[in-house]
Amino acid sequence: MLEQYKDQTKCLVALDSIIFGFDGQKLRLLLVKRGIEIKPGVWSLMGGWLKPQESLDEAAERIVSDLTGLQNIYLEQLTAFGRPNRDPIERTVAITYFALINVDDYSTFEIAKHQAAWFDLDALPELLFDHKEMVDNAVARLRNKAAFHPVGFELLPEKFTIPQLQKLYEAIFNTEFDKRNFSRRILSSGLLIKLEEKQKGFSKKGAFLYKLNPQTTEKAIDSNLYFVPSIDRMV
Amino acid sequence: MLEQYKDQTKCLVALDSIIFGFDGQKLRLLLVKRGIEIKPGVWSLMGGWLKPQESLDEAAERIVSDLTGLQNIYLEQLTAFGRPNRDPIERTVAITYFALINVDDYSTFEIAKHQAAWFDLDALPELLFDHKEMVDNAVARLRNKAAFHPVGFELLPEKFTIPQLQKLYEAIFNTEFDKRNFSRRILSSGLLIKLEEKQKGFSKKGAFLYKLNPQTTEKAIDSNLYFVPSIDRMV
DNA sequence: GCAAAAGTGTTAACACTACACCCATGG
DNA sequence: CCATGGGTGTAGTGTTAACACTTTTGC
Repeated sequence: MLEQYKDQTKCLVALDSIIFGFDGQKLRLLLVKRGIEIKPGVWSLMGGWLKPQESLDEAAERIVSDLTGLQNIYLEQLTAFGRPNRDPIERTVAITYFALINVDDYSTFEIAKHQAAWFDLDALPELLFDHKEMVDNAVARLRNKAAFHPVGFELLPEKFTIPQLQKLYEAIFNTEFDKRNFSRRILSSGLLIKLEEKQKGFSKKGAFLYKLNPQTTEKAIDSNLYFVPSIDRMV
Repeated sequence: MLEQYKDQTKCLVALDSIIFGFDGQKLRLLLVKRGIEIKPGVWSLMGGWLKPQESLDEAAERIVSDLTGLQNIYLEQLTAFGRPNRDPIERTVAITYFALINVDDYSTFEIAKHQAAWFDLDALPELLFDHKEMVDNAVARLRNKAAFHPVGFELLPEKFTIPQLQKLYEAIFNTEFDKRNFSRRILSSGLLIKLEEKQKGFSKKGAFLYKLNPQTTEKAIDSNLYFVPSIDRMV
């Protein structure tokens, strides 16, 4: 090995994912009871170790996939955490990922199998190590992202109504929007295609279903557009 | 050691900093000729290894500080890079940091001592490993950040003129702004304090100097405000 | 027939862009 | 006195927030 690579500290590398879901009313966070001997029974983010032949993204995907059974979910790298004793057992650098899934896609079977559970964001239990800090960081990122990019849709079913979407954005920003302004803003983005069907069962009148327009979505992903009214209230 | 920590891959952890400077006309990038035996003479970002008792931020600060002699510079964590063979010698996870310094603060003495040099962003030499990718990522981040946050000021001297600031923003976004609209936007943010003095020497008339208002700056750091006119052209 | 949610338009205030001329000074 | 860069104002346009009533239908 070359000189300057010798005697350098080596660390374990962990990938921890902050997995958001939406149940129709509130934003929720998926946590697991990891079998960490040092802190049995403490809730934790979904995490795992980097393996020799993986990239960071691949590892994060593998870990989330193993635990949820879901493929191709929205996953984005957030932040590296590396305080020397953040993990008291051994020096570990953790890289967080931010994931958005539709609550209904994640079966109760998988939940039980992995001792996982959904938590309200405002009623989180005590978390392992610095995981609370990671969650706060991810929430901030979600808000920033959702304000300018069409990202929240990952949390909804394929077909959704405008009121559902509004509820989601209200949950993300923990505020309320005027429905006339909200629907105008969303529809004028050109991202949604109105379907013939109506959602029945929830309201008496029923609401029209929409789906994402894949063409315009791709472009919009990389651009900065406002996706919420009253941006001032958001920040 | 506990069961689940055994036999996990350990990696070297590198901190690489993308250091931007501004020379009054163009955005520049500080590179060094690191004594990497495998690729002698190739330019590289300023980087170094994480040490046992440091946090990531501390390590990045130490490395930049050692190399530039500067303290308390603006430094922000960006992204972790971890492709398995990104460093062919040994598995290394690199975490990039983004730094902004005033070119004049960095003495030519330090530059010579460390075999460093400033490069125009549009005329970069070949870079080590995946450092080009890191730079592109940082440029994108700089634009995003500067569009909404009062961040570019770090690149200027403590007292600066509006035309200087405009030149900086034009360099960041690689475009031109109308000076009337630009100064209106900047001044209306309430971030600047106009000083009595004028900058002399550059123009015949001389331009008023401004400094940052520390009170309003602190608040503005965390909020989303537009700092450039014609935001559409930016994205 | 009424309760509950969906859907829809207008206005007034503000913010943005585009644009052109005068000012101060050094040489 | 003139060339160079600094500094300012306005009109027109577009965008935003605030606001209330009608529609549908299940019960």
